[in-house]
Amino acid sequence: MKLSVTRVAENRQKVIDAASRLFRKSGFDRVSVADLMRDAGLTHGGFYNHFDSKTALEAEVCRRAFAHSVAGLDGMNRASERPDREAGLRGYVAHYLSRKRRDADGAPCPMVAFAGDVARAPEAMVAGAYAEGVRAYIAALSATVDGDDATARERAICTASTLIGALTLARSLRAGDAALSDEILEAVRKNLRANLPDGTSSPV
Amino acid sequence: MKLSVTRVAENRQKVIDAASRLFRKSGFDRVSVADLMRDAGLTHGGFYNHFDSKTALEAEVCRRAFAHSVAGLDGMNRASERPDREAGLRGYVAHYLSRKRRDADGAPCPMVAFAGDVARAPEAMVAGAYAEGVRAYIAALSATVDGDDATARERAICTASTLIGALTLARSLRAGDAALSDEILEAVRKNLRANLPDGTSSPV
DNA sequence: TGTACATCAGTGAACGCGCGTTCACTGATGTAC
DNA sequence: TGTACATCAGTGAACGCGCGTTCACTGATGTAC
Repeated sequence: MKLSVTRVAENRQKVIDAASRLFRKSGFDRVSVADLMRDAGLTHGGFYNHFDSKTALEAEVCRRAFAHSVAGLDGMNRASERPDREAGLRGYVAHYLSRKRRDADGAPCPMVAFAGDVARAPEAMVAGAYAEGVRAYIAALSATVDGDDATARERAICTASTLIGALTLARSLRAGDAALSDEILEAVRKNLRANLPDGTSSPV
Repeated sequence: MKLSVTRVAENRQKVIDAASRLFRKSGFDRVSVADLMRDAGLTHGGFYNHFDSKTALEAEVCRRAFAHSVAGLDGMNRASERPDREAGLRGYVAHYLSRKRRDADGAPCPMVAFAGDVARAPEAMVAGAYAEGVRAYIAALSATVDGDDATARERAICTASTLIGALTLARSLRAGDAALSDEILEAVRKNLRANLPDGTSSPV
């Protein structure tokens, strides 16, 4: 049965939403096309009316995930004004490493969610969409950091690495050692706060 | 045909070695029992003479991988003496984030290799072996860091997070943006070096 | 020391199952007249 | 405005394939005598 164009667009979006949720939670390989179509309220056969392949959807999910993260960073950056431009960054660190975020069903950060799959999978399409996303993310994070362009970018890269490593570790330890997982979140939050000019202790 | 006990032990080791290589490279799910038995020079049917299940081998590979990493850290720690105990740590950072290491076929660090799989898979056996390994790794890294126990442990956790995040990112970008991958490695190496007392610039 | 035999790791066919993808079919939609 | 018809997203059975695991069988080993 032919559907109206708005209905078709809605269904496509439902599939992408379901895939975003499931891929973040279980990775690309452990989610089948049938799983995600069922989650979207459809049957598996129709999948190929919307996407060329499962790989194409993986790339699309990557793009959307990074777009969402970058939009959040941009909004934060617009909200915080000089002279305390890094207030936004301090809030971001606390938010990024919150227990609530670690305990979310799927990894909330596209790099934490997909880095492992992307490093190992041979699909150029996904690797390309992912790399494009990381580039945009680092550019957006650099804009929240003080200093000349090169310094800000370097600091952004280091902060991102620390955040991603800490969340990756904390999530991987949820099942096996919850106390250590908490300890990692807290230690890194504390350390990053200490190394960020915090407004209250900055020279007047 | 029955085999001598030494031959059986050799074969078991061959299977574990093959699995270590292949799991690090492609993750647990993308390596089949038949793949790894072939790589070990055997046929797939014999697998269950050595292991209860594929999951049991995954846990065993985790244990071996962490044991190897921790042994390296311990050796380094024994080699470097006060008053420059952190010389070992500086070398470790340079080594951990070297291009050669990033370009190795499989992830050389068990946390970079397995964190994603462990976070998502439901197998308690693997999660347990992994958590045990991370505990030992952080304890060993803490021993290379100056300061009282609590401070050293906190710094070890932060350094580990940064290293793991940077290597994870760099490996995930190899295919999609090699220049950015290099940039991340260099920025984090530089930043970590600057934040580690480096012996030459320490107060006399 | 020599012989008969139970043991058990290795082999490869076979098991049921779930995967990504294809396909003939359906029927509401949107267009042509 | 009303009618006939081409379109095409959704359905669910079916495709070939690879997976983890099982199993009957083989035959060198190590033991009992």
